[in-house]
Amino acid sequence: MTVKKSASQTAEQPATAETLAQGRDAHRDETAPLVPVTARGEATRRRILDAAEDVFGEMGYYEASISEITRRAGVAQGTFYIYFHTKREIFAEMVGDLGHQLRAATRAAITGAPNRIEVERRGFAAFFAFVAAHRQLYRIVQESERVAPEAAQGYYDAISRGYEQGLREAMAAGEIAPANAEAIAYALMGIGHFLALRWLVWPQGAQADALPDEVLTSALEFITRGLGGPTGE
Amino acid sequence: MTVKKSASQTAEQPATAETLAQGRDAHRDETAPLVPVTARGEATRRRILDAAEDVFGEMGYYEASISEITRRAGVAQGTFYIYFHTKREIFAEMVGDLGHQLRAATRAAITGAPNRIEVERRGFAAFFAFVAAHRQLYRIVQESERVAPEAAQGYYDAISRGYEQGLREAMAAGEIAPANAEAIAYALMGIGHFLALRWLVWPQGAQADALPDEVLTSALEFITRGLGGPTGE
DNA sequence: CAGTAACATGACTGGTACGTCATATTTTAT
DNA sequence: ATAAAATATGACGTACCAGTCATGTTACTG
Repeated sequence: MTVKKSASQTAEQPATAETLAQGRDAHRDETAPLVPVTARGEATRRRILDAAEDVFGEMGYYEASISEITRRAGVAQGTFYIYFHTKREIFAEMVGDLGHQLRAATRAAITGAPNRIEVERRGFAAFFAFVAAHRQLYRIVQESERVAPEAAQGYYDAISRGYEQGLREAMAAGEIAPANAEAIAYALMGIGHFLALRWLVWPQGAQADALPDEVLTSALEFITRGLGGPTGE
Repeated sequence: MTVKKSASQTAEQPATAETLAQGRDAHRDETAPLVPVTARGEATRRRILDAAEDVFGEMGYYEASISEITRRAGVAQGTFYIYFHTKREIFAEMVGDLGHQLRAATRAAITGAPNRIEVERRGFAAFFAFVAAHRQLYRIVQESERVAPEAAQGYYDAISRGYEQGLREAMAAGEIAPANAEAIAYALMGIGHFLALRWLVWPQGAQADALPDEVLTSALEFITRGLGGPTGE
């Protein structure tokens, strides 16, 4: 048969009115992910995912078509549905992957930072570098807000949680002023997001590979003051 | 004829290869806006715009259809194209309108504020109130980033410019620390955007009409410190 | 080497939607 | 009152696309 699916996929029955009625919502199962078993399958799935990143990044979710994705991947249309149930599913998976990569890159960048301010400095630098290197992909996260809200909120929540933990520890250690950690986490994410948008994503020409020094400096000074150094208050 | 268009709309010619070649990109003129002349026309255009706000807000740009818009507006499909060239055009116009309204509301809220910190406090409050009252519409701005980038950038740039001016004056007056005004403006916009997203837009239930006090307080303290009071530095 | 599971193909279906157009109605100008 | 402009109609043309399916091909297993 096909690749690993949910167990309840028995032999085919003729599509009577009854069997159609059983199909709850629409289409098919939409349950367990379609995982390849062979190395060949793995490779094909990978090629489709890579092609999808390009196509979604360039054209956006709705203007991208499965046929364009499979064309770039060098496979037939039907092959797509061996590895993904729907267009939306592959998109959500990409958002998850992206979040994973970004968090890994950030985590690697901040390990060993001597204090909270240095954590911010290195974390923001890593974030901006990541966005600059994946400019197209970053637009995918934005679009996911509409296309796959769960994926988008998962993305931001995962980042936020990591952030909050670090902030709470810094607060407990008296390194920064006490405050609602989630609020500060989202505020910092917002700063990063908008600076990246303005200076990395919007500029069309290839000229902007990084934030202008002045911008980065001003932002970091703002954040440093905002977090509040070790004050008596 | 139709409503006011560009001047170069003469009598119809048979569509020869030549005339088709003249049609540069695709479709029609796509130039001057389609402005109604009569009060009746004005009213119809308004009804279409209002319906479009609902439909785009609820379903998003791509899943919204012209037929759904005209249905809610109570007009025929063809009527739509009397007042708007394309689906994209009405969307962009809505983003422009929204920006206008938001800026007006904010401006009204901050007039008479005694100092820069109070400007921020009132400005953020007005912004959050606006988003809470137009939750659906706010998603339109987000989507415009992909659908009509010029409109999105116009929206943010207009806000930024107003922000920058106020910040520069406050810097000159020594009320806040000197810095790159545009960077600070976008940082503040990012903070507002993300807090609104997390506590006003995402919550499905009607429970959240405003930010939790603790969140708002933490954010404003962060901003206040970040801007830097009148320091000797 | 035969049998079977995994993988691959590409034509096809059903449905939807943007934008157009010939025609009809209402309003304004003379 | 009559002509012309402005506004309104709704069916239609054209196009595209997500997802399906019957039929092939590859590769592993015993």
